[in-house]
Amino acid sequence: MNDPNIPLCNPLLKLDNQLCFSVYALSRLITKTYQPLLDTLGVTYPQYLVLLLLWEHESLTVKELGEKLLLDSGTLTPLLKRMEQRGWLSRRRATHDERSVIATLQPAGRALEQQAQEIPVQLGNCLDMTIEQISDLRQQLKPIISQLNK
Amino acid sequence: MNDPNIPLCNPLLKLDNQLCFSVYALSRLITKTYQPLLDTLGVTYPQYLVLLLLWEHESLTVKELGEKLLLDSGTLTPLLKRMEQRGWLSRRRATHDERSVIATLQPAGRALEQQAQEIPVQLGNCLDMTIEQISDLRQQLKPIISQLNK
DNA sequence: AAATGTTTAATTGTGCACAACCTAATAGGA
DNA sequence: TCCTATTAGGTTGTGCACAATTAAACATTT
Repeated sequence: MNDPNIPLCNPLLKLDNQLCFSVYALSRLITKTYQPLLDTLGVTYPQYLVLLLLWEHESLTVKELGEKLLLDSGTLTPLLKRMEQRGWLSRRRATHDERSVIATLQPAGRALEQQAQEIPVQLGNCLDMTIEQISDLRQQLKPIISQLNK
Repeated sequence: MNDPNIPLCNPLLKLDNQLCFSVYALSRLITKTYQPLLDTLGVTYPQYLVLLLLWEHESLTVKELGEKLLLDSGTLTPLLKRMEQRGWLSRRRATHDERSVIATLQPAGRALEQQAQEIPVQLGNCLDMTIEQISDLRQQLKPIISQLNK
C-alpha cells in the first residue's frame, strides 16, 4: 500500500488551488507590464524601486534600502554598482560609521523622476482597476507581508 | 522651472503606495517561506510548481508547462534538464511532432508526491489565514492575472 | 513539389534573488 | 585595555526570468 507510482489527487497539491502561484505569476506579469514603460528610462524594475526610494529620501544606506525593499546586500550591492556606473547615484562610506555605505541620488537620477511621472498612470490603465480597488487590494496584502516578514 | 534637481513629491511615485511592490515583495516572501519545506524534498520553488503539474497530469509538453506556469523555454529548458538529471522526469521529443518535447514524471518524481502531502498545510499555518481568506484572495487576483496575460 | 510562413525548443547574454561565507568596523563588557 | 560579539557590506556560486536569436519541424500556399 502507498505505492509511490499511484497519483494521490490531493486537491491542495493542485496548481490552480494555490494562492502562492497566483502571487508568483502576478508579480512576474506586473514586471513584464512595467518593462516597456521602464525601457524609456533605461532602468529595470528593481532599479526603479530603488529610484522611487531615492526620489523620496535623496540618501539612504544599503541597510535602509534593504529593509524597505526586503532585499539583502548580495542583491543590492551589484545592482547599486550598475546604477552608480550610469551616474544615477553615488556610493560612499559613512564617515561616522565606516561599515555603512550611503547611496545618494545624483542629478542624472533626479532627472529620471521627470520622465517617470506618467508611469503609475499608464500602469493603472493596464491593470484595468480603479484607484479604490488597487488601494483595497494593497491593504489586504499588507498584513500577509508583515506576517511572513517576521 | 521644472528644475530636475527639485523633488516632485508625486504620491503615485511612493513605494508605500504601490500595489506592484506589495505583490513583488509578497511573492519573494512566499518563496522564502516555502524554502525550508521544499529543502526536505531537495527542490526549488519553480521546480515544485512543475512537479505539481506532473503529479496531476503525468506528462506535459514544454509548451503546455509554459502556458500553465507563464514561463518560456529559456527558463524551462535548463530547469527541466536539472530535474531530468535528478531522475524526477524524462525529456523526449514527441514522435508525432518532433518539435515538441514531452516531460514525463518518473517514479522518483512520483515518490516526492508522498513527501509533499503536508507542505500546503504547513504553508497555510505560516500564512495565518483561513482557507476562506486564501481562496477569496486567490479569486481577487485571478481577473488581474488574466487581464495582464492578454 | 517548391517556396513561404509558422510553431516549438534551444541557446546566449544580462540581471536579479538568495544562501553561505568572509572581512572590517564598531559596540560592550571584564 | 583586551576580548568577544555584533553589525554592515561584499564576494561567490546556483538558479531562475526573460529578451533576442537561431534552427529544425511542420503547415500552407502556389
